[in-house]
Amino acid sequence: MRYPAAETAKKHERILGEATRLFRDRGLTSVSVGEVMKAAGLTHGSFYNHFESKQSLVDECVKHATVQSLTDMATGEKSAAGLDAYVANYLSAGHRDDAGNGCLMSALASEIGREPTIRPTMTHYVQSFIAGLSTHFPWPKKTNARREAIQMTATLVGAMILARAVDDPALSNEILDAVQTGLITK
Amino acid sequence: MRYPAAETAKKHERILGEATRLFRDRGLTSVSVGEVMKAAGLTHGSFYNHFESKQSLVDECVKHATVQSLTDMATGEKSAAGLDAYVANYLSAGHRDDAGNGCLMSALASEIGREPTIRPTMTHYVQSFIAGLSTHFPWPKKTNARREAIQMTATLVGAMILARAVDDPALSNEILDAVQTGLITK
DNA sequence: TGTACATCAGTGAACGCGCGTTCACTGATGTAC
DNA sequence: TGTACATCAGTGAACGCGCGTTCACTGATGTAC
Repeated sequence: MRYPAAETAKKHERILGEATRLFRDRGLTSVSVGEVMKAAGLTHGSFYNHFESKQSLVDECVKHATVQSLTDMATGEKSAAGLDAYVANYLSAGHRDDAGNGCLMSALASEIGREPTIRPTMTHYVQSFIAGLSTHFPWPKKTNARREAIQMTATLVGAMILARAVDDPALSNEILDAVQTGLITK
Repeated sequence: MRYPAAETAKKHERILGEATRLFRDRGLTSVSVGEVMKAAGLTHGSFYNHFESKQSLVDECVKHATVQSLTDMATGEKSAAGLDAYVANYLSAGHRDDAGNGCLMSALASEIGREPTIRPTMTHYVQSFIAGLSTHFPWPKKTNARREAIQMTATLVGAMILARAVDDPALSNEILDAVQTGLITK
């Protein structure tokens, strides 16, 4: 049956939100369309009333996460301390153990890199993240802010991926701590 | 029919080698057992004469790649220049464009982190890599070699994953260059 | 404002496909005597 | 050394399953008059 337009839009957002969370948490291939719809409180059949395909859903999720990531970054204080806080939060055990609500790059960059359709959107995500880091926070004048932002991005993403990949909690924490020590302003 | 034992062992190695290459290149889920066997010059049916399951094949691949990675590292010169060369090679366009023969962490860490069965073997890989880096190469005496090795590992892995994830060659090269600038000894 | 009808999101069965895995069969190899 | 037989890797058809996607149907919503 037909539903009020406002409710339909809400459901669309709910699907997008749940999908983004599930994909980041468990990966693109491990999460089925049916599972996403179930999480959004619907049955799988109506998925195609909202999205053209699973691929286009993933693409919209990346776009959704791009905005989310930038607004999240923008809430941080524009100071050296603000950058340190951002780094500490990124490298926290909380972020490691809650990939579903965390950074999309550390959760999905590998898998998305293999999907030609989504790489353009992913590229925009990475560009935005680097630009956000290098412009929102203060960097020592003599250094190249963009270059340092790129280095930091790579280190954050690599650390989180490795911390999640290993089974041993001690090693996982050691990775997070070691990298944080290297990244916070002395 | 039955085959000479030596040939069987050779085929086993061939399956393992092709599987490791294919998995690193295209990911665990995108590569089927049949494809691996075809690359090894066999049909899919005999796969189970060599391995218990696809999962156990993946596990053996990670073990195989661990040895490969350590011997590769060991061929490098035990000097600051040797470490720089190792880093430059890791962050090269060649490595980026040939994931099949490259580092397993940057290719599969995310996906393997979601497979509980393989995480222990992956943990051993990461431990070995960090230990290899911190013991094989010289680090400034006053610094903590292990901590620096961990930081470098995270940065290398993150940079390669991001360089592969983006579509734009200029950005991809910029990531590799920026990170290399930050990692080589001044 | 009331009525008749077109719209369209939701449902759940169904389809086609590729996957991991199993299985009956083959026939050269290795072994027991 | 020769012979008879058990072994076992390889083959390709087949199975079961879950997936992405399609489809006929439903019925309240929105719209045309």
